[in-house]
Amino acid sequence: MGFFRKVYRLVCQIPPGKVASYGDIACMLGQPRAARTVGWALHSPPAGLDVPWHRVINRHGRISTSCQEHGAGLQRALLEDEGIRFDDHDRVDWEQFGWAGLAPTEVKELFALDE
DNA sequence: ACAATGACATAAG
DNA sequence: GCTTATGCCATTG
Repeated sequence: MGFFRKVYRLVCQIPPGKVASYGDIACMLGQPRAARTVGWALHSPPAGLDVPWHRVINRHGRISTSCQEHGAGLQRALLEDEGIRFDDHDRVDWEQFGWAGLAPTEVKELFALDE
């Protein structure tokens, strides 16, 4: 379960008012192709952890959640509550709200003590 | 170890 | 721009 943990920890580093894509998260973890796994990790109930899963969206800047009942609308509401605005196409302005991510050194330090 | 799964990503129609 | 098909990868049964 190392990957999930990495995902959670990295997602927790996303500052309020910013959003990141599954692909970017996966890339920072060293698995550029593991975007699906990242999404799955967030969908998984991280009981006990306060993970801002709503700050993670797809590359198009849209809500990808298949299960809308779970929180497609909720996610949009949460993001708007953090100051993120959606355009007419329900898309997020990546240039403005996109999270630059952590520097490789930061990532290394972040997981240095972790297995 | 194999098959199935999933909140993605990209290419093609 | 939207829908469909294929690839990818870690986790789970």
